[in-house]
Amino acid sequence: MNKNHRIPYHYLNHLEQSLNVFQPHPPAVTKFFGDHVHLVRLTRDQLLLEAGQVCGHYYFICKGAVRGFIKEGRKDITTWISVENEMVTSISSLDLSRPAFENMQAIEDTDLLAMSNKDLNLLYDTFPSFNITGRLLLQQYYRDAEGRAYISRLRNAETKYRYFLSHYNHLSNRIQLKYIASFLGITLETLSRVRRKLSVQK
Amino acid sequence: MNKNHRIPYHYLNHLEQSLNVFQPHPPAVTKFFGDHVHLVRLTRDQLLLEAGQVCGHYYFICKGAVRGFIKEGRKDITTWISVENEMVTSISSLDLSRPAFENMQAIEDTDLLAMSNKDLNLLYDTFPSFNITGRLLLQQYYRDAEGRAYISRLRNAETKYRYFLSHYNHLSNRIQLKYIASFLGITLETLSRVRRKLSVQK
DNA sequence: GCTCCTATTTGACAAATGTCAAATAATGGA
DNA sequence: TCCATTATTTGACATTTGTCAAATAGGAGC
Repeated sequence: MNKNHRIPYHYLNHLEQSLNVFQPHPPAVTKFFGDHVHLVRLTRDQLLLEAGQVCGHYYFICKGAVRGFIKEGRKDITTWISVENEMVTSISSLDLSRPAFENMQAIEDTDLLAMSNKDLNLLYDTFPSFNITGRLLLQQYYRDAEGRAYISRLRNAETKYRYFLSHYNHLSNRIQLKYIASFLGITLETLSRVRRKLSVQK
Repeated sequence: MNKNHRIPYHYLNHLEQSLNVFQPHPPAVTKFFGDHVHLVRLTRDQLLLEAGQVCGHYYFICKGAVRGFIKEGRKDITTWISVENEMVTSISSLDLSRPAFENMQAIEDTDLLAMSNKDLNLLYDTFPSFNITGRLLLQQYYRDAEGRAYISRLRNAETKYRYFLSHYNHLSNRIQLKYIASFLGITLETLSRVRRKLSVQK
């Protein structure tokens, strides 16, 4: 994991825009980000966080794709897949400073902006109105998590994949099938068979 | 759904205590709750929210038990089960005022304190520091949702039930097996067989 | 275009879970 | 206590998905 690169201006810009969706922020907040954020570069397959470690950071994906996954026996269960302009972290480990339950891994060469939880709390203290943004961001985070959980609760493999196609279409021709299968909670083989079935029907 | 009852004092008290876990609140906030909250009484099996409706409220369970569930074909999938001193709502429908995806149903005779989303926003505006509480509450909400999603991602019925026993033990001798099975994403019959297997082993 | 490596598909079969029907157990009134 | 109703368990069998092994397809580098 390489840190301490110069941060491309448009990366900060994209982060700012993503946050402004919730409410406008004063320039001082933007400056705060510029001062407290650092760039993390990952090559494909590299781990951003390993289960058992404490995840002390929030990450904003500037470029690339990252997945969260947990180990069940010797298998992976992918819990989420995120791409550029999305935020990722391990919520459960963040505020309790507990060891993370899940792993985070780049599945493409990826650039991230990172802010430590400590700095984030400083941000909340310095700019109380940022708590609103934090709250709204978490609310969105929650809704997204619900959508993912919905897939995992579906019983039928074809239904899962159809849902995936309609809600995550931007990933369907970008992410390897093994990750998609794992995200859907089915095997690669089952996914392959579902795909054939659907392509025949069309 | 009966409203407009006099609110027992200890109900408000329990709500206050639940919120004070996150940070202390000034008496004015407590008063705000007293003025803007109303009591909802449900008998067992009554629906608190039906999918398709807009869920305009946050609820605090004073007494009883409530579940969230979605329809998959003609079957139910229970997504959560909550009991007294827990908050429930349909996050996804709340802030977007979208129709709710899921249903909420009392599975025991239940008393709830309800606050409208409108009043909650007034609370946030009037007492900005309450945004911190809101943020922390959502964070906890999120962690809980992750834990539930974890169960649904496990592939093995016995593993699911063991996890349930260790993490939701307070529900295991209280909630009907049909709801537990539905919460675990397995059939009642499979749950029954898992239970027999575990009881024989002991 | 060829080669190597990886991704994806396919087939045969095993294992887990679901389905449907019925039996038994538990529970809450009269 | 007995009855009626509901909850839970059990059995036989169907269905879906997983497993393992192998074949094919696709891509990157030469």
